[in-house]
Amino acid sequence: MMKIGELSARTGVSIRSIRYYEQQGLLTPVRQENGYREYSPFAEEQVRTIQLYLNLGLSTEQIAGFLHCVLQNKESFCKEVFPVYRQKLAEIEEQIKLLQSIKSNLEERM
Amino acid sequence: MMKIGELSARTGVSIRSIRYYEQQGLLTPVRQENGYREYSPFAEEQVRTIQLYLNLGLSTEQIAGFLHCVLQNKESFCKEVFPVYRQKLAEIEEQIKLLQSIKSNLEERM
DNA sequence: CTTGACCCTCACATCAATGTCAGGGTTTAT
DNA sequence: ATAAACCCTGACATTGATGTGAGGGTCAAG
Repeated sequence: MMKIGELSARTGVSIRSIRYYEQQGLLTPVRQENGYREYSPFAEEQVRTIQLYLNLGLSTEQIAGFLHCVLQNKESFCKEVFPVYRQKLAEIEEQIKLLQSIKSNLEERM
Repeated sequence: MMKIGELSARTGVSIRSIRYYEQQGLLTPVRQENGYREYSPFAEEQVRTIQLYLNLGLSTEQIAGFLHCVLQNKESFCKEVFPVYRQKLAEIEEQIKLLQSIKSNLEERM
């Protein structure tokens, strides 16, 4: 069992962010008598997993929708994941298109 | 000479935005005795020009740096424009790269 | 003179994850 | 017992263009 400082040090994620993930329902540490958060060793992987999905551009809300499942199964077994991926892919493709059209526009002007 | 409502109607840009552009130094209407903003007919082109650059992803601050020049000359004569374009292009290319790497990552996971 | 359509300023809200204080309690080592 | 190093909550700030609302002045047509 570890306290928030250690979890932060182990994962490289700020204490502020770890508390925020909890507020968003992504982490649920137990509380000691003194009010301190207490994390199981497993929380380290959990935080890394959260970071992985944030780096894919997903929101904490989206992650909350399937985190529970992917922590227990392989991602490919969690059917909640794929609609999110599909939507994110569509957003990204649209964004790339927009950026490319702006890019062409800028290049013409140069 | 026209008031802000007419300028808004002619350009399709909200009154709120027109006031904001003024606050950012992009428009400088004269004031009537009653405090109303009064725009020359030329302001219409000016607002459209501002929109054009905003749609290229430039900030009002960047636009402020060269708007005066491009309103009086052809864009290609305003040397202040090109560093901004170059920087924006670099940002866009980096952004596209990032999105494409996320996209590949997502596609692998599907 | 009144009503409706304008105009004004000021200021808060948006979005989302994170930084950063303030003010205060706890624990650990000396 | 004290100091350093933790931990807690709550709250404001960031970013940038725009929406929205309050509270109030102006003007034109009836």
